[in-house]
Amino acid sequence: MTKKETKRQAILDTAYKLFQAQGFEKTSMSEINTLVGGSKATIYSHFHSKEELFVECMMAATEEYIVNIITLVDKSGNDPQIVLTEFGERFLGFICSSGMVAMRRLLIAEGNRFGIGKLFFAKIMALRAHVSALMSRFMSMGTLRDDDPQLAADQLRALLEAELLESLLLEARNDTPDQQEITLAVQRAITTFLRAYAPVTNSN
Amino acid sequence: MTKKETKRQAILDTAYKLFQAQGFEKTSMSEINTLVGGSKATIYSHFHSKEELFVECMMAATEEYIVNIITLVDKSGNDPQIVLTEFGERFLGFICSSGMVAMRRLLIAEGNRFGIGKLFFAKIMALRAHVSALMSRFMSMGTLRDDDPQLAADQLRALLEAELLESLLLEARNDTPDQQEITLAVQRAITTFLRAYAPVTNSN
DNA sequence: GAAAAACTGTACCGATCAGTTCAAAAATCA
DNA sequence: TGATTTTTGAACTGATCGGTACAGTTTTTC
Repeated sequence: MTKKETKRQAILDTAYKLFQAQGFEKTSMSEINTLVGGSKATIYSHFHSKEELFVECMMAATEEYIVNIITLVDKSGNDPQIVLTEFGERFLGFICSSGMVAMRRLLIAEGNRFGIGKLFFAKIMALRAHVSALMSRFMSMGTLRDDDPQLAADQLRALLEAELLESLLLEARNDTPDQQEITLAVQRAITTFLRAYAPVTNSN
Repeated sequence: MTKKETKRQAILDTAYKLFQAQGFEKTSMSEINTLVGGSKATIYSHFHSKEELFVECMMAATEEYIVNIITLVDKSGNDPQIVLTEFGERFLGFICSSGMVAMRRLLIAEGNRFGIGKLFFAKIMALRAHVSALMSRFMSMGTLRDDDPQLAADQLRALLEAELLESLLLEARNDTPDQQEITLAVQRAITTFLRAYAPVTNSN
């Protein structure tokens, strides 16, 4: 990697950390410059404006977020209880991590800046397609009730987030949920989900 | 109402609209002053600082939000299907309205300013208690499965929000969902909820 | 109706910030 | 090595913003 690319990446990393911690307005280019070292002119030789730097930060972060979650959708296994619990724990642990919470807060706060929110939402839709496919497989196997797989994916996500996410987004708590808390929340979510999506027993 | 109180309220109303539309940083005191008329010194005679004005706006808005939703919890009726559908439609319609979406976005964006987020979350907990009480009643009547009523309340809310809220918060759509969209989303949410919380049939 | 309190308009202060300029120094490339 | 590109640091510009000062006017209060 050339020095130019290294520098560019260092600027992106530093800027992203600051944006995450303080938001767009409260982060100044001079502050970024101080932390990354070198000259402000150098930053402006890589990015034409503060907005452009911000957008590039968010694009990269969004991409990484989606890729990370998609790898969590492990389609092996036939028992929804096991597969979804496994997925749920990794998913909830990931989105409750302080970095990801900060990113979501940032996306909501600055969502209409350059259409960042729309972009992120489009990526979320791609992610939903993956979980939908998993649902679809369970449904055709008969291990889940035959229903709209996209709706099932949405509701699974909603149930997983039901207990923890809002308090984190509102900064109503300052610690990250520990593993036990996450495990319990996932259990309760999956239990409810499986009750709702249990295969219909043809008892007649 | 004295002129002083009228003025104070006019400042609060104007400021809240601007904060909602633009956030805290992008709204300037001079802009508020221009819209509300009069002198900037008058604003500062009512509120010592921009932060104090912001906090008072958010306190009032939070209070109104909670009061509004609590009135939606109509405890009459014995059929969960009917009562919860009725509640769900009014609840979802309310929180999907552009004003309420803007408020949530603002709360998430500026959540740690003066502890606004914590305050709002505390109010949300009070609201949850009301829905929990409703759940509790259904459970003791045997029209819902006997389970943790608080968890049921959380999961009902999550299911109601599952389809629409995220796209609105991210500004991935610019219109407010219409009545039909809300009705459908509520139907799907309540259907899933009732399947999960159906009373256990003692089939033996 | 007079004293007190509140309001108005405008100009101003100090600070911050995005972005620029420029000449010297360093890194890259041929 | 020599030419070229990039980086550096520091000072600077122009604009915005939160908040203040103040002198004159209006409104409230008793």
